[in-house]
Amino acid sequence: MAMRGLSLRDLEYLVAVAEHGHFGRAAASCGVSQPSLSAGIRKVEDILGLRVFERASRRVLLTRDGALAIERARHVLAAADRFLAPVAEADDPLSGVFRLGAITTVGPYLFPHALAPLRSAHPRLELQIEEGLTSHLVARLRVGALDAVVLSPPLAEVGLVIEPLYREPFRLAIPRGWPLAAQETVALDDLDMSKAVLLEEGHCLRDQSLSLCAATGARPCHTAMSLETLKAMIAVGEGFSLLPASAVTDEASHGGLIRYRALRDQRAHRQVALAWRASRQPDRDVRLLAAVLRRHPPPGAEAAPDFDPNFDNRSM
Amino acid sequence: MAMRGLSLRDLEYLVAVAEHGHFGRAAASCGVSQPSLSAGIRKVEDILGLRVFERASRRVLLTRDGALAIERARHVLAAADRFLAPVAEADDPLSGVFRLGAITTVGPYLFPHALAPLRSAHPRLELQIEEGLTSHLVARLRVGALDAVVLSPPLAEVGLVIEPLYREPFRLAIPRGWPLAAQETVALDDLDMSKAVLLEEGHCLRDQSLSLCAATGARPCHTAMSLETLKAMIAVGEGFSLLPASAVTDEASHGGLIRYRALRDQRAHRQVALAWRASRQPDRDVRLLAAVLRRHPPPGAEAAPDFDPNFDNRSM
DNA sequence: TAAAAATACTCCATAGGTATTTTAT
DNA sequence: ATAAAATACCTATGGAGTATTTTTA
Repeated sequence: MAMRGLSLRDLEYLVAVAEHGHFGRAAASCGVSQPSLSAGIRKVEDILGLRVFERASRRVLLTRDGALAIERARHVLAAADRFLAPVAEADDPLSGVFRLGAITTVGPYLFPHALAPLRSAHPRLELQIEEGLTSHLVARLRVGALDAVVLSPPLAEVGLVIEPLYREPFRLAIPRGWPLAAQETVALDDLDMSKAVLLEEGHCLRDQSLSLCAATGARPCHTAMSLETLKAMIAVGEGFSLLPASAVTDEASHGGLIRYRALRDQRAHRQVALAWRASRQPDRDVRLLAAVLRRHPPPGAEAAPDFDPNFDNRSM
Repeated sequence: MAMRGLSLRDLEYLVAVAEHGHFGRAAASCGVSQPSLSAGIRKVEDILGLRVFERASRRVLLTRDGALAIERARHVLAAADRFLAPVAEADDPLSGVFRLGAITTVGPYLFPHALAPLRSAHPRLELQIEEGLTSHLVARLRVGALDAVVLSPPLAEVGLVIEPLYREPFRLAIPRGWPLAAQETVALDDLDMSKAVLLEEGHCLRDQSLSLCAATGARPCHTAMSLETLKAMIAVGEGFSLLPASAVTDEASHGGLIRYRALRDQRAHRQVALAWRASRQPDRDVRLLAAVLRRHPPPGAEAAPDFDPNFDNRSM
């Protein structure tokens, strides 16, 4: 409905007169002059199309309609007070629902370790976790369906803040009995990518593996939908792959058919970072979340150097 | 609380942006330009001291605090809508509580007859009746404790509207067996006021009786607190009195000890009228009440001539 | 005469407009 | 290049002031 110039101040005038039964004293209580208050009352009466006060001799009375109007005006003012009341829970900005995305090659390995510390650091936080491909998660982030996303750079997106969480080396996962499995450590150049099993198109881990081994022009033919499927394929000898350290399991698992080997090349690692919209202001909550995650990297990963919360890496 | 210049318009802007997710379309829906709306949003955010909207790329998102603010803003606007909603019950202005005063010499004789017609004419009317002396009732009327008073002129009060209801003749009530009781009609001049029983000081009926019989200088010695007490005193032969026709009962009552006689003098009557504050605006309800009462005078009384509802006899 | 609200007027703060710039896609 | 919000700047409404009048007890 059109508010027809009705102002909250006018309603304050109204209830003030009702309370004091006197225009002059009501004006004083509102800190305005009597004529100003009278004008406000007149305005409201004109808007309502009825007389709220009966100006009796030396006293102000409420009309029947006026009593109802005053009651309703009080409700409006009470609602306005609640509107203006400071938002509580300022003590912990990281409370309530927080929608966090994570790429599928991170989520299952990060959260089992990070959830407990998160819960103890921010007991009132209610995490809603969504897994998916980077492109999907970033799209959801942009439209506001997610508050932040755990992903792995590089990320060619503007308008996002990206804060490093941790760095984890890749390990070679290779079927037991393959020649390379005999070595303590392996060089990337020794890998024949035509024997590799990779994740499907769209997983950044696939791209990272491919770029690390770009030297060999050969292309792999086997793909898997998830890291766990991929490990199962390695176990049955379909090929080898590069796994992030957090995804490495005990060699006894998978029937002891997989061997994990360190890679000699320093480039053989990935960065894991938290991304959110640069337009998110204030972003103390996301930064608090990032801080907790950075302090609790999954096993095998190294925490990223501590981060200056005042630094805005919008340019990334 | 000080409303710090917060306007209902601003809140409309706020929820419009929340609903449209777009400043431009929100502005259009509010019928203002986009910069004007932006300024309003900015103002509210400054007042609240927090960011309500996240201006993301090509879309507007709600911040966490903003979601709460929007919810509260909706409450304020809903309350404001209710405030601006026309007062219902406009069909019958004479509904709800109406505080009606009546002098003690009228109330008990008028209302038994008038209540039923009043109820059928205005079913939703809730009459609160208060009886007392004219002076007391008028004082209550002036301070707003009563909405109207049924009384008997003359009334030397300014600022009151007085509308005639009916006119009722006085009757002589005299103990059976007294000489005057033998006459069909009686002349005022034949009354010896030293033999009269009157109401106590303050009852207008007492004054009216005295002024009608002022010719005789003698003063009565017996007084009664109510007309019914007075009749009982007449029945036991304490004296005679003038009674308004509506207070006359069947001669068989009071053990048949009272005789009622008409008075020859044309002045021997009283006017009954309804009075209310001239400042009462609108006064359709009181005038409606007066109309019903005028159409249903108590037995023995004659309705006052019909009244022009547009006539304001403020000067009375 | 005193008290209280209404009226008359003046002023300026600001809500609103248009034109333009900035920013991100 | 386009879309969208922010900024700059101008205008005019109306909210608030002071001074005065009207009304009534």
